[in-house]
Amino acid sequence: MKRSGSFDLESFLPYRLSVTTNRVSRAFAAQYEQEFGISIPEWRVIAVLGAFAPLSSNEICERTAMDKAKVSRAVATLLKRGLIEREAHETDQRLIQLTLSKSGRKIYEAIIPRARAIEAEVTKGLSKSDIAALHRVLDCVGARLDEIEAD
Amino acid sequence: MKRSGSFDLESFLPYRLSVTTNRVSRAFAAQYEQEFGISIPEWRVIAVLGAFAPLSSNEICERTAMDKAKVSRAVATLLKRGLIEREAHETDQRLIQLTLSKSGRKIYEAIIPRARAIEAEVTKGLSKSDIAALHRVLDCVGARLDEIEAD
DNA sequence: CTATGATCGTTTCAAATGAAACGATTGTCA
DNA sequence: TGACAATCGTTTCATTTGAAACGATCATAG
Repeated sequence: MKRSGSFDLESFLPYRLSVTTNRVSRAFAAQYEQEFGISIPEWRVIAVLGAFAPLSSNEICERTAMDKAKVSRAVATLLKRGLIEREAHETDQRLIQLTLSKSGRKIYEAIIPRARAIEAEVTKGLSKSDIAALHRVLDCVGARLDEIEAD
Repeated sequence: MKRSGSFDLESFLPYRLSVTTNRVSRAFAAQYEQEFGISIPEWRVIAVLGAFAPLSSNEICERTAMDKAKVSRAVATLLKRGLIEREAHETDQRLIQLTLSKSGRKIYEAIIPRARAIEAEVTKGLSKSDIAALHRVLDCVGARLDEIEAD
């Protein structure tokens, strides 16, 4: 029995977003972990380094929207595995220039098609206009959140 | 400098989804925490109990898409705070019927308008058709995930 | 030059998380 | 009936998480 003004969590947008997104993330994490032995934070670092290296940890934070602790840990793991390389900044010793190593780039180039394939699989059956609408929604919601968070 | 076949994480759908959703969740969590002293898992339990009580823990798991450990902890906290009540099932002693207490319902009824307001704020500026498209996307992606997870 | 404050990245610490083990209850089948 | 499997909810354990403290480096102002 539903009461007056009742509230259906299952059609509540933030809830739906959260559930679906977490499922998507888990699907990706399973693939990355299984095929490459890499976590999502690590994969994100590789992804931005693959496209924009060299980057400092701070720049990776901005580009991946991860906090600096998470980035620091992912970077430490990737360094230990030899997938990325570090080099001190010439003039500012606080900064650390990070790049993909040879084996890191190999993984990067192997992962990209997999990532795109999973994305295609997950969005199979969606029209181009629906996907475009989704991007609009994300743009707009992101702008609202900028406002909300600025207080 | 982008390389050929380069990959832009920032326009990668699963990534965008994850970032935006986490921001939305944080915005909600801040409100719930600040105004009602309640976490997101706790709020979800209250939400489904407000609409569908009485429910067992297992039914709450299904309706909220949370694992049973998380539900168990949220239920324990809400019991301790007197916001929900438990009662043994008549014939199956393993099941526990959970309902909102009087004070729990009061919180439920106070939270609903707040939740709707935040949702409205976050989606402000979006057309009805964009929101409809978003729901379609979530439906479709959910169906794909059902397939993917079934293996 | 020195002092003060800002920035960068690491580490610490407590809380949250989920997989798995667990005890308790119920269902099934010989 | 009795043994065995299945289900429910709790608890344990190792891992992940993010906020805050921290040391190190740099910028700014006196």
